[in-house]
Amino acid sequence: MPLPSLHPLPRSFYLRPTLTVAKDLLGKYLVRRIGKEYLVGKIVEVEAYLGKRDPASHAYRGKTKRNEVMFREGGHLYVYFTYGMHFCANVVTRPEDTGEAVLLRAVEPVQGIGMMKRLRRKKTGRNERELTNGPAKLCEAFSIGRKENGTDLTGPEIMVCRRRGERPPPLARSTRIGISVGTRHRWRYFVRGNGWVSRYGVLPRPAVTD
DNA sequence: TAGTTGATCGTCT
DNA sequence: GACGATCAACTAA
Repeated sequence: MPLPSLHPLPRSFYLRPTLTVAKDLLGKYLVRRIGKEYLVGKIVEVEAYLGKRDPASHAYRGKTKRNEVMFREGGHLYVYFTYGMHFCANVVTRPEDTGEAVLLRAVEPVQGIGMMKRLRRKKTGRNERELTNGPAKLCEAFSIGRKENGTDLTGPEIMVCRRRGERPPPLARSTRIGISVGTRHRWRYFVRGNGWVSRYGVLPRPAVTD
């Protein structure tokens, strides 16, 4: 393990209601093994996508070849390719055939920052906040792409871990980003005041309604 | 700092 | 054939 205090979350963590899993993912650690090295980032921003009842979800129109992983048992990684050049990573939730998931939107780098910078090449400039403060950025920094689609998050290649003895962080919520439907739901959660959140500084975007 | 735009291609209509 | 759960470079002020 990268840090002795980090322990992978059990399958049961992911099988719970999706909004509960989304909130509980904040403050947990995304851990990626690359050979003998580990990349670690604290999860600070997520969005929930609620399957067939959510028009913004890839699973809204049912299972396809693309979103097949979304319908697996909770605790798998759903990676999709978008805008012709970017990958985004989701944590699948609930039992098999539900089609719900949580998009990882931002992490705070904790370990392996040098490798993250190399993976992101020169695109971050001198601003370290650009390293992992967006869903496609963190995938690039953690070397997550097509091959990682369907990975089991209970380990050992890619895991979500808790840190023993750590308290949950203060949360905030807002509407989701980058969608054109389902915009009335505040299903984006982030760590209040954390500087690694992708947008709107430390403040929530003005929400319309629940 | 805010707003605009080009890049680039798999997926679904 | 249109369009994305995005990003980075650019412009204007």
